[in-house]
This record gives sequence, C-alpha cells and structure tokens, in this order.
Amino acid sequence: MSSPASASGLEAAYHRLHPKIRRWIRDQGWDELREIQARTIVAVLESDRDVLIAASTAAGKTEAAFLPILTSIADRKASGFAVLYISPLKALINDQFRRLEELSESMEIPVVKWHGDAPQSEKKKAMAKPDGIALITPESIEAMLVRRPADARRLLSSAEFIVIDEVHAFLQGPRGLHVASLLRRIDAMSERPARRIGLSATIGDLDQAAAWLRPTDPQHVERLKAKSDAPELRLQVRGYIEPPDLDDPDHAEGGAEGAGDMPHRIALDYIADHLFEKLRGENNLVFGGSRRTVESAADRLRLRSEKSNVPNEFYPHHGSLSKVLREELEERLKDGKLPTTAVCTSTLELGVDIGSVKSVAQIGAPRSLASLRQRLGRTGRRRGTPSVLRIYLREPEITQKSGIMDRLRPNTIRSVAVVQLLLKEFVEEAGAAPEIASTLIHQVLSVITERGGIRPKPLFDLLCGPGPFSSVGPSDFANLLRHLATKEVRFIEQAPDGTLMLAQEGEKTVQSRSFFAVFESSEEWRLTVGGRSLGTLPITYPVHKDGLVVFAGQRWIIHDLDEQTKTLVVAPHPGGVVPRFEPSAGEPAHDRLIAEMRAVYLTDDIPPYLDEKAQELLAEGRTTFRLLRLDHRSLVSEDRDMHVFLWKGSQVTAVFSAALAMAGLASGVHDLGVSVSKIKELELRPILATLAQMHELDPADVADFVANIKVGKFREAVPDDLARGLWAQQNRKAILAVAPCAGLLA
DNA sequence: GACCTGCTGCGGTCTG
Repeated sequence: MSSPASASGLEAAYHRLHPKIRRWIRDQGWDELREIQARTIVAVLESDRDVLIAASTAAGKTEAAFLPILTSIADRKASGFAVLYISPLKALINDQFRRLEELSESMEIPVVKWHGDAPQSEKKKAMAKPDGIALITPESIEAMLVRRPADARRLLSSAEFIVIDEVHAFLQGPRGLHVASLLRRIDAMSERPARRIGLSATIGDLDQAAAWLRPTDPQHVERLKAKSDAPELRLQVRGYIEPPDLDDPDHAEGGAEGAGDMPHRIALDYIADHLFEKLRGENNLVFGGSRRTVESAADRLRLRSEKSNVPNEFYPHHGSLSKVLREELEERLKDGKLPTTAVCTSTLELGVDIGSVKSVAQIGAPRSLASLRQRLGRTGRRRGTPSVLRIYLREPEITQKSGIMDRLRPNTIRSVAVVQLLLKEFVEEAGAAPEIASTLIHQVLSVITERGGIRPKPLFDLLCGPGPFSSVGPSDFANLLRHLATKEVRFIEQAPDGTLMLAQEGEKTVQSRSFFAVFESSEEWRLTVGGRSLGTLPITYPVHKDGLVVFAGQRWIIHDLDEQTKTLVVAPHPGGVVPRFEPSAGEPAHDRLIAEMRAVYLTDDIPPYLDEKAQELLAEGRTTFRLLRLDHRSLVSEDRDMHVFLWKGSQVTAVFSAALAMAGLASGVHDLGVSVSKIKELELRPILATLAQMHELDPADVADFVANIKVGKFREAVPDDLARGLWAQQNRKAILAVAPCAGLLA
C-alpha cells in the first residue's frame, strides 16, 4: 500500500477522487487534504475492507469518508439507497445534511434526511425513487423494518456502504446493541453485504471498536487513527469548601426579594463569582454534571449579570429543556455575534456543530477520560489557540464530626489523577452493556413483526450469531422464548407448525410509537409560558398551584396545572427553588483511574495547575492517607464501621460488595473501596480469609446477591436465570478478582 | 443509577 503521509501521497489520494469532487475541493479553497482523509481515500478505494476512522472532533472525518464513497458510487445504476449514514442524533443528521448537500448535488447524487422530524414529503419522494444517500437514525431504521418491511428491503438491501457516525457512542449501552443487531439484519437481507465505515472520536481500544463494527471479522477492519494534533492545554483545578451541615449544595441563590439579609454563601456562589469574572465576553461551555447543578449555576450567573447591569450571556442547556430553547442557544453559540456561555450537562458533548469555544469549565471532579477529552475537543480548535480547561472542586469543610472519607479528599485526588491520565493520553475502553436480554427481547418482537412470523431456529441464527447477542446460547434462547410465551408475559405465541407470532401483549407493545427505541423515557410535566414550551420536569417532581420553580435559567410561579395533559402553566416570578431531577450517584470509574489516585496519594509533588485552595486540599488528603498508613494497610475501622480499601474500579468494587453480601455482610461502595457497617476488624478478617480461599467462586452464586440484576426497557420480561447467567458472564473477570483481592486484605 | 438519545400513520384542519 502506498504511504499517503508524504506530500506525494496526499497528491496521489487526491487524484483517485472523482473529477467533480476534485473540483469541489478546489472550490472550497482547501490547499491540501488532511492526512487522515488521504489515508481513508486509499483504504476505501483500493480495498474492499471495512474501515474504522478514529480522530478528534475537528479532523474532517465526514469528508474523509464521503469523498471516496461518492467517488465509488458515482456511476451506480441499481435502485435503493447506495449509502446509509447512521447517526445517534437528529441534530447531527441536520448538520451533515448541510455539509453534504452541495457536494452531492454537484454529483447528481440525492441525499435525504430520514428521521422523525424530517419532512414527510422528502421521505415519500425517496420511497418512490430510492437512490443516493440516506441519513438516518437507528430508531427510524427500526420503524421502517417493523411498519414497512417490504419497503425496508427495497430501500436498504442494496446499500454499498453503511457509515456509522460517533461509533464510540454505540460501544456502550443498549443502543449500541440495537444498532449492531440492525446491521446484522440489513446484511441478512442483502445479496452482497455493505461495507461498514465507522467514524469515531479518539477511543481507548481500537480492537474493541473493530469488533463492534464487524463482529464476524474484526481482523479485516482497516483501522485508521489520526496522529494526535492536540493543541496546547492551559489548565487550572480550583478548590472550594462547602459550609458545614450543608444539605443542598445546589440550592438556588437567595432570590432578589430576599435582599437585606445576606444569604449564607455556599461553594457554588464563589464558583459562580469566578465564572462570571473570567468567562464574560467570550463563548464558553460550563459542564455542570447534573441538570440541577446546571440550573442552579445558570440562575446565579444570570443574577450576577442583573446586579452588574450588564446583558446576561449565561444560559442553561440540558435534556429537559425544550428543543426551541436549546436550538436558540446552539444557534447563538455558532453565530458568534454575542458572547455566550452555555451551562450544560452532557448535551453539548457530542458532535453537534456549535463552533469553537474559548474555554471549557467543569463543576465537580471528572470520572471519565473519554468524556473529558470529548469536552476538551470543543476548545482550541482554531490553529494556534490553546485549549483552556478549569475544574472547580467542591469539598466539605472538615469539623470534629468529619469522617475519614471526607478527610481523604477523594474529589481533589481524583481530579489530579484524571489530569495525569489526560496528559498520558489514556482513554478507557467501553464497558459491557448489561441490557443484553432486554434488547434481545426487543429484537425478537421486531423480527417476528417484520417477517410476519418466524420459526425459532432461523430467528436464533439471525439474532444470536457473531454480534451483540452472541453470548446467548441456543438453550438460553429457547428458555427465553418459552418465558416470553408464558401467560405472565404474553409477548409471543407459537402456531401448531412452530411459527412464532406476537401474542396479545407483544402486539400492544409493538403497536406503540415508543417501541422503536430500546431505551425508556419516563412520564413528565410539560412547562409552558404564554403557550410556549419551556421543557419538561419528571412526573415525580412535587408540583402544586402557586409553587415556585427555577427552570431554563429563570424563576417561575406555577399558575395552573392540568393533570390530564400533564401541563404546568407558569409565569415569571422573582422566587423559586431548583427542581430535583433524579437522585445522583455517578458514572463508573476505571481501574486505572483509581490506581492513579493511589499513586497521587503516594507521591509528594504538587502540580502547578492547582490553585492555593486545591493545593491545601491535596495536602490534607495525603496527610490523612499517611496518618491512616494506607500505603500498606487496607482495613480501617471508624466508629462501628470498617472501611475496606480495594483501589479498584467501580465494576470490581461492586462485585466485591456482592461477594460480601453473599457472606452475609451489607456494605456500601465508594471510589476507594467498600464500607461495611457494624462490624469489627476481628469479625471481618475471617470472612475475608474465607473469600480468599474461594478460587472457584461460582459467578451464578454471586449473581444471586446482586440487586436490580434485570435492567433495560423490557427487564420485566427477562427470565431470572438468563439475567443471572448473563451478569455472571459479563462480570467473570471481576469475580475472579475477588479471591486475590480478599487475600491481600486478610 | 449522573447524563444523554428516539418515534408511525392516520385523519383532521387550514392555506394558496
């Protein structure tokens, strides 16, 4: 293969492209192709392999894929879509449509947006004369298969390329299982399976992504990883102390009407002061971690603008806000005429186009390198400008009553550990999705509907071959089908000739509009003001007439509520409390992150990016670590509890806690290990010694002690033994780690 | 269990 890294390689790649595309490139004023684009062109046009492209957000991945693909399909005559582009977000489809529109028009290749909000007329047109490129969501593919199976075959089965954007978003979670299953089903209806082109952000494990992209032949996937072009990083970690006995670190600031008595200031007030001072005048993103923190911080920032008599430029952005409000803010960011800071959850993490921002701030210590990198990718995108990151920590004030978990300052230590790993360019691999059984049930219902009935054997072969459900064997599958046919579930029934068909409940489930997605959505209140929708609140949120609420960065009073339509009519009001959205816990931490935290405790160096307070917090954490002699001790008693320091990631820690439950001990988990209540060291040691002997620990036995083992949209239809069996398989390594871990402790 | 993501087809009304 040629080496396209050289100038002549770039040139050679360019000349492989269709003349009309070369012209389009000249018209764009590009002086040359990016290296990753040249390599992709060669890979797509000079082989028949699947291709995985891993590169940062602004590297031009879309063009890298589509320039050679359009070249390849330029003279195609067959009917049906030539290219399927699958995206996790409608907004991304709209962005890509704009980027591809002009290019494909010059090639006379049609492009159609195919998602729930796309115009019906365009879809109808494409249905009549399917050709070119379809930009589609997984759920719209599902809908097509279930509602119009004949059309689905006609439109999808002759595709030559399937491009999957944001592959990293599909490596984790049930939606990834869903897409992988849809890919299998599309292949099964095709005479010649389409080549798969995966586009991904920088990911930790390319082999894992290749296995997801082509489970039948991961070795054959060509992996193209862009050379790191990370800009200079300017970074600060700032520490803040919460007042003692604070029960709500996200409470709304004492409102405008409360003037006179100075409200008790909490950490978020000081953080807002700093954000207000540093971010005004530029575009920025502030990641709050939860919708509640986002609303509370946005509220504070707006009040500061009002008090200073300057126009507000801080606005909240999260999944409960109405689409209109969110799009207005995205547009304002992209437009760049007015300085704008979005205070957001993870909504602005994926690739929706908002232009480059001056800085990124994060409230709370990060837990995942993958997501921190993705966030950081939003800044420093213009050549020569640095990435700017500020991390704001909140730690409790230490009093007489404080426990050792507070004194160890784990948030501060974790922040330092995350930054160290960021500088080492570590990214964690994706964790396995526990929703296998639930998602398989979804696909069973879908295939039966698509085919108008199918026998068990071909159904098994279609769904459970190499791919998302390969861990389900023939007997597990038979058991699952039998369970779905019981009168408690009534999803399916079997005709005398063996054909599986939908039963009463299955019929009802598939008919519903909410069937197409494999994830759930809970019922919600809709907030409206003057007929305009602001967004939604969870139905569990207690509301009453004249109640006050902070939402969408402003304060409201509830004028009226309609139980039938689940609508709250609100009006502006100076008071308000921040609604609680969901209870909190946190995303899982990787083994390596926790190991790095231990390394931070063990060393003495003080990173220069810590402010004075954060340095103090780091020193406090290290002092506590040394006082407890945690460098060579793992069991620490406190009051009537025992802390067991495991120094492993969330998965191993959770499994260890289940193993303790098996031994009759209730324990709580945290970043550094587990805490067992009401036990003495003398009682705990023999139990750990017993666990240390259990080298043949039966995973299924441990599984019996795991709470909420059935997960996913169809968890209630999952048979017990299948749930336990799959859990045991997915946690095998962590279970094997229990005995050696216990051995070190005992 | 932090956060996020998605959605048919029909029948009705309105507009040019």
